[in-house]
Amino acid sequence: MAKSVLGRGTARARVLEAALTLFGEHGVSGTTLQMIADSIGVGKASVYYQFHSKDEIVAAAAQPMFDDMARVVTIAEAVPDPHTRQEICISGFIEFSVRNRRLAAVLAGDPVLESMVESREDLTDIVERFKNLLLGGGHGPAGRVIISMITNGVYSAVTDKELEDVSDEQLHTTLLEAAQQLLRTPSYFE
Amino acid sequence: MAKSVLGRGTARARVLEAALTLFGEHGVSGTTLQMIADSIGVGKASVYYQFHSKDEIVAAAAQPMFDDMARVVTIAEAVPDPHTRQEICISGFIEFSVRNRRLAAVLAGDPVLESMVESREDLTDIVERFKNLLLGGGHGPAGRVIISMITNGVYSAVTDKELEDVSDEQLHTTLLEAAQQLLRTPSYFE
DNA sequence: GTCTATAAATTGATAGAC
DNA sequence: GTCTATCAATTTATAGAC
Repeated sequence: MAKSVLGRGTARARVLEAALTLFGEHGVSGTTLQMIADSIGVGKASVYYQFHSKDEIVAAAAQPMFDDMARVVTIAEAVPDPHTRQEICISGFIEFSVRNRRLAAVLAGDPVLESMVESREDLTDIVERFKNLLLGGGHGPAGRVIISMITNGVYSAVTDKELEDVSDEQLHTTLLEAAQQLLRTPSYFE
Repeated sequence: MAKSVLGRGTARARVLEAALTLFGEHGVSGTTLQMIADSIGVGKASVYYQFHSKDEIVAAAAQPMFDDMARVVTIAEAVPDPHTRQEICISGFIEFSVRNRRLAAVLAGDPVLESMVESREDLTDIVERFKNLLLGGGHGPAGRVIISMITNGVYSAVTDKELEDVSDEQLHTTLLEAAQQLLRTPSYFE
């Protein structure tokens, strides 16, 4: 009765845990409530006892990543220099992507997640501010391509199944180094 | 009667055209036969007259990209030096990704496409050979991370909606330059 | 918190007329 | 090549018992 709503082992947490894994394997649209229920060994109705709809599960599963993103945005926006802001964003982005590799797999490009962001003001706001910070200042086409390559490259690398054996530390180090190397090349941003 | 089966404007081509757009917007699982039929203004049965199943549409829509990949693999495997092979692969990959930006959006990480590759020997074969060529020789963790970042970064950049206004030429140039810059850094591959 | 049963809508797919 | 009609299966979601 006094159990934490978010604590590990609660029915709610088990649903989110299972959903996250299945979303990563089959995408959100390709995952049914039945699959989630089956994977934790309960009936569909039990899943609906915890969440009133599939969308609610998606939202709850993705929330931690948006929280991380909001934290980074808050920190970065407190800094005046655009270039420093950009650096904070990139390194923060790599950090929370690596910290939550499985969740990143879902967020990285699932159309359902994109729709969710579009339909919710708070998420659109945070994502927009994050993107603006990433761009640093007004860059030309080359700079925008590089930023896209870095962010999407990071997103995809942390979720790459063939890199599951690579440690979080190794991933973090290599990705940050590569990102900084690209950002340090002035020809992209002149 | 003598019309080309693959020519532009045939019913078959219109289905593939519509499917590709919808797959890009909603993912494969998120796209229904009804949506495809509606978007070209016909009934579902008419779509089924051209393709016997949804999987067949997916396969036909994705085929051109695998053909391109097979071409690059054939060319690269004819070269003895692993590093040259790698260069050919990267530049070939960037070229056909840019050439078919909309299709790349579908192939880039849709779980249905991944399942299709796994279930078809010919596709698994070509993708495996491509990946091996990309790796060049046996690289360590850092090198594998960089390769993943490049390939996924390219894939995602060509499909980035915010880069739709960037020309194919600009995209190609910038992506190739960035990829080569990362590949030329020995510390990743020692 | 979980179950069985079921509703209501949608999905992939087929039959047969035009 | 396209249509209407229809099917069986599945999907999201709810009601009510334990």
